[in-house]
Amino acid sequence: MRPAGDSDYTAMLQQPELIFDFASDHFNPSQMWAYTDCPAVTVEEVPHPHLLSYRDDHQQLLKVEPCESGEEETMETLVAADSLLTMDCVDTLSLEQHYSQAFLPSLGDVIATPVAQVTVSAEGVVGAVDQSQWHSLHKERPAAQLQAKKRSKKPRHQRAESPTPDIKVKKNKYNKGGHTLYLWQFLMELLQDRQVCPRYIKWTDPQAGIFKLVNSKAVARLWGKHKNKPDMNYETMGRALRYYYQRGILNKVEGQRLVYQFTSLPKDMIYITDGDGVKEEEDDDQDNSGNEDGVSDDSDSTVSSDQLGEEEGEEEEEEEEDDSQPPQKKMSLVSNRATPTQRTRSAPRPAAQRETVLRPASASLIQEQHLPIVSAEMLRTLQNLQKVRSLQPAGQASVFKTAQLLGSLYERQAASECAQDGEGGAGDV
DNA sequence: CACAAGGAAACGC
DNA sequence: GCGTTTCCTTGTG
Repeated sequence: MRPAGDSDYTAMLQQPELIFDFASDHFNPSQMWAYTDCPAVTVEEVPHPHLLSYRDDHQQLLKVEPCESGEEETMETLVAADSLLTMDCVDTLSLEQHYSQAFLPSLGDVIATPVAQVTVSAEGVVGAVDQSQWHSLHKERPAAQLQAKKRSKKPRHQRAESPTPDIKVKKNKYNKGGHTLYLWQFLMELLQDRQVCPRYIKWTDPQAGIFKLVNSKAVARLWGKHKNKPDMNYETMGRALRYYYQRGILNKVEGQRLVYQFTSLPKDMIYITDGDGVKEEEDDDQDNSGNEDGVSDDSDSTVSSDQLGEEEGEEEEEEEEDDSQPPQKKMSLVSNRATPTQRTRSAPRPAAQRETVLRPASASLIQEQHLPIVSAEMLRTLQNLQKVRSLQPAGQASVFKTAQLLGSLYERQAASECAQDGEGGAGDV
């Protein structure tokens, strides 16, 4: 319950495993689900070294619990983080300032597991919910395989420095410690900000984590501002987004332009829907001299929606867009959260309300190649890897890669078994 | 033409 | 080394 100083918070961010807390009584095995028609495998993901999982005879996950000390510390941290996150944020800050804050931990050790649902109580901060609340649905190539494709170098010219010095990204106490907001975090922030959602980016299927870059150029420009890359465009940002496929952070929604899917979402995501009078905007291309979106550099000006959209063309075009996501379009909200369409940044919600909400994607929408199938066996392997990781804190990335590799191996095996006889049990890996 | 996938290399932290 | 950024090739609608 103590307030956290900068250093406290920075330290906390560097130790994502401290940022959340599992409460076993929130776990509901009946919510588990899996994505495959293949004999299946329901597995859980327990990527935390201080967690214990309980299974039944069929290896079904029954319960996840903290298994050792540190709970107190965790709670303290959570409270501190929560208050930090909710204290003064956005309403009084410019978008630019707001999006230069970094309050999400790295997704460094997302594990490529199939997705069973693990409901946890992560009394965390928006986004500070840990990796353990994320489930990647993608199927992917092992990193090694990707690496194997390297070609020979070709000479390249020196890149020019980016011009346009007039865009400033304000650093604040959250990122002066070197912690930066990743692109996927940035997008999540945008999706929770009524100034840009649904105007420039919007949910098309919040339950599945599917969103659309309604105005890809504007989103890219915002990202460029955040990163102080005035030359940022959708092409470049899109490349970064595509890297997320491999890492299991995003999927592409097939056949729909500018539509992506988060493989998982923090449970206390705030879903802004577009029933609130804010119109979404198609890409326009007015270049507003570096101050697009009305994002001002004034440190304490409030940016209104009007400002945001001024040069973006103010005509209504709500229905003209290819809204291929049908019925859910104006859906209110997914769960018992705060009022839809209203972002209440200044009012911290009780931590207890935060629950993991893992949404089975509408499988048909998602490119199959990103859907994982992993056995319980593999999960146990992953858990072992997690234990190793706990002994070897610097090994997160390698654990992730190993998990990816295992996932890929298993998938191939399962796929071939399914193809051969349709019977294929979850074989040993 | 915009979007998309992904290789390759550079860059900044 | 990671997470991009930049540039590029190729492909689609």
